[in-house]
Amino acid sequence: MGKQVTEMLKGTLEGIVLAILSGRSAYGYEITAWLRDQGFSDIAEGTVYALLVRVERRGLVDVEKVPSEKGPPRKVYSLNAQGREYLEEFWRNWSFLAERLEQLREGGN
Amino acid sequence: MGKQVTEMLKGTLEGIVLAILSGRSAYGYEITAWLRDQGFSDIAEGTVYALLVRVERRGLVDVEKVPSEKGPPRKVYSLNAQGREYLEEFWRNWSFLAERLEQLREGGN
DNA sequence: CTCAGCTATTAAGCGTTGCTATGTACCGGT
DNA sequence: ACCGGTACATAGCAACGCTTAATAGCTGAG
Repeated sequence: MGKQVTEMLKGTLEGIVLAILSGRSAYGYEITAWLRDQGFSDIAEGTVYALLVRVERRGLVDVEKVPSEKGPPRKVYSLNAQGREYLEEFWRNWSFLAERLEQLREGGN
Repeated sequence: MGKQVTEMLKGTLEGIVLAILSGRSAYGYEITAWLRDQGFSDIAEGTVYALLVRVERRGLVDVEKVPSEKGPPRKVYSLNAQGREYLEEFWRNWSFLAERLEQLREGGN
């Protein structure tokens, strides 16, 4: 996808995944597929799983193991209270960044 | 400034600096000061200088050493043709990311 | 004169992140 | 028996921003 995007995703991918989980519970494989659908064409599977492990370890999500009809059991993640707080902070920070960049884009040319 | 912002800056700070240089030439110390003015309250000096070294090594900027009235000589950077191309790519990628996030923010709640 | 403080740059070492690559495992269709 | 789709995990790598410290020139206060 290009190194630029890879670097930009650092920090924001986490927010993206948490934002997805704020709407509905989901499991890793599902999230990866959804991201690819949305145009993040080559998000690595491992990336999403590692990210989910991290947010779980930080207590931002709850996990439930659910058997699957077609494959190994799914780990279904859902955003908890702490995660929602963290997500709000993410949106605030994102807004800040997006505003600065918008200003730069307009004024810069 | 918070770890979230630190991580978000990875990849975007480079774009921010290049965007600044697309408007006018500038040197490291000046850029750092400007960023802090704009609300990036605790951007580390070392971060900006390291970034400038990187973009220079990639041939995105031209450098000119200019004596300063109050201190050691300044390294004044300006965006060259290749840098402008790279910056345009940055804006395309940024737009893509910003659009996805805006969608998530609206739909997610 | 000395020393603090502002200007200005450089560099080594660290933690976090996303990517690559690989491995495990369960299932249905051929 | 085998392959492909589903589903998760992890070790090693590269890039980035931060911390910290060093170097160096200039000015004004004491």
